[in-house]
Amino acid sequence: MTDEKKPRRRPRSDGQRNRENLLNVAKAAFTAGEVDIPLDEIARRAGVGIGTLYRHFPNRDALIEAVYRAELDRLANAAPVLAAQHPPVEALRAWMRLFVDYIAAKLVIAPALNGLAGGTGTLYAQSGTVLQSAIDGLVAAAVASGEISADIEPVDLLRALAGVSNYAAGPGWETSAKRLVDILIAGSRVSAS
Amino acid sequence: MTDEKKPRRRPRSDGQRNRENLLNVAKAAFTAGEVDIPLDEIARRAGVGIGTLYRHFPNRDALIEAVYRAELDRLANAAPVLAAQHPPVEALRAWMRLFVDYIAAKLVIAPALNGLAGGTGTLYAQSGTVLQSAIDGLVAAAVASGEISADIEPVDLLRALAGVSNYAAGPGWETSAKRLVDILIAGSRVSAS
DNA sequence: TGTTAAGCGGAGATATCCTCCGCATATACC
DNA sequence: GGTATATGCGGAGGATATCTCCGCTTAACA
Repeated sequence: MTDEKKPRRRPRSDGQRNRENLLNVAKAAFTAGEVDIPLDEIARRAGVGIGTLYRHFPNRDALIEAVYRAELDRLANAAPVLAAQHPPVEALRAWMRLFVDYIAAKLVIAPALNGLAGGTGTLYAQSGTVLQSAIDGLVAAAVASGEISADIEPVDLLRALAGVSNYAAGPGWETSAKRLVDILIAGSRVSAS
Repeated sequence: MTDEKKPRRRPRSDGQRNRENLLNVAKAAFTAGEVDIPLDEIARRAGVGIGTLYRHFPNRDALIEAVYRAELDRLANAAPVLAAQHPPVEALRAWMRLFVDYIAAKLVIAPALNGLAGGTGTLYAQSGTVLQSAIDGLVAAAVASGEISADIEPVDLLRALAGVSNYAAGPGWETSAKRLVDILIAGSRVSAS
């Protein structure tokens, strides 16, 4: 149980390069809507063997999660920036709209998320932590400013938006998602008991 | 192109029985969380051959849709009843809560819905029609009574609720979904522009 | 430059979906 | 009842996908 960290050899350059390639190829495929592309195909496009893919990502879910983890981080990092630029409620609104944009651009790859039957919970629980703390901060600020009711569960707002993305195929989708943002914010205000 | 309906032989009793069995077994499995149970296994539990399963339901999606189509209808049928019993906005609220209850009891099998990678849109578009017209009616009444803003896309409310269910695993989930119902309704009121 | 651990890659074991088609039987008609 | 036949049954097996295993290669370190 000794938690010693061995002075391990630096990771091989080709290993890192292959990992990057795989992530890029996978992201391109998912973004293009090829959600259930075979893993062999991803490996082929990335110019590596299937074994390499599986060493880096033990299963499909792990790959998917890794693919958009980076995007999730970018999205989360936007929260403090917006908070500094806008008053609390508007920062929240802006960030929620950004969230919609990400989904619209498939940068958050909602369909891929959906594809994880059963595993969704686990995956989202891990990856979603960063998003959760991001919106927690925004909501907390808005509550502190007295504009938003205190008994809001911030994550629910995200979940609601993500839900709209799930069953969204039609062209006017993005508009209605943005409208939902306004509804959610209006419904969260203290005035609207 | 003659649209003649042939006087077909009455369907065989064993055929109908097998179909029922399959649906019951599948519903039980899905409700129990075995979302990606192999179809062979469903056939086995139902005491029929795999071929029989595939004749009744050409693919996995068809089975899933058939399984909870009945529940969807029940849920949709509750809308006019509630509308008769409550004032418009309260009827809407009550129905949305009922929707949450169905999801909570897995009667609407949200995870199974999610499991349909790519096909979600199509499936929901077909099965969801009944739900859509149900909530359309409720919202229309609430708009007519002047209590709810007219530029609400009713389906979005459903989508938002369904979204909460997607990433819902925790114990307190149902409570927060119900709270979201209130937020959505509050945000849809005309006063809260 | 030699040693060695880390990484590579693809054959193939396993699992799942779905098709096909000969056999069985419930229905309809006599 | 008895017979004809459409309808349904069922599982072997083809197609495809996931994931494992292990001998070979190569980058990192001295």
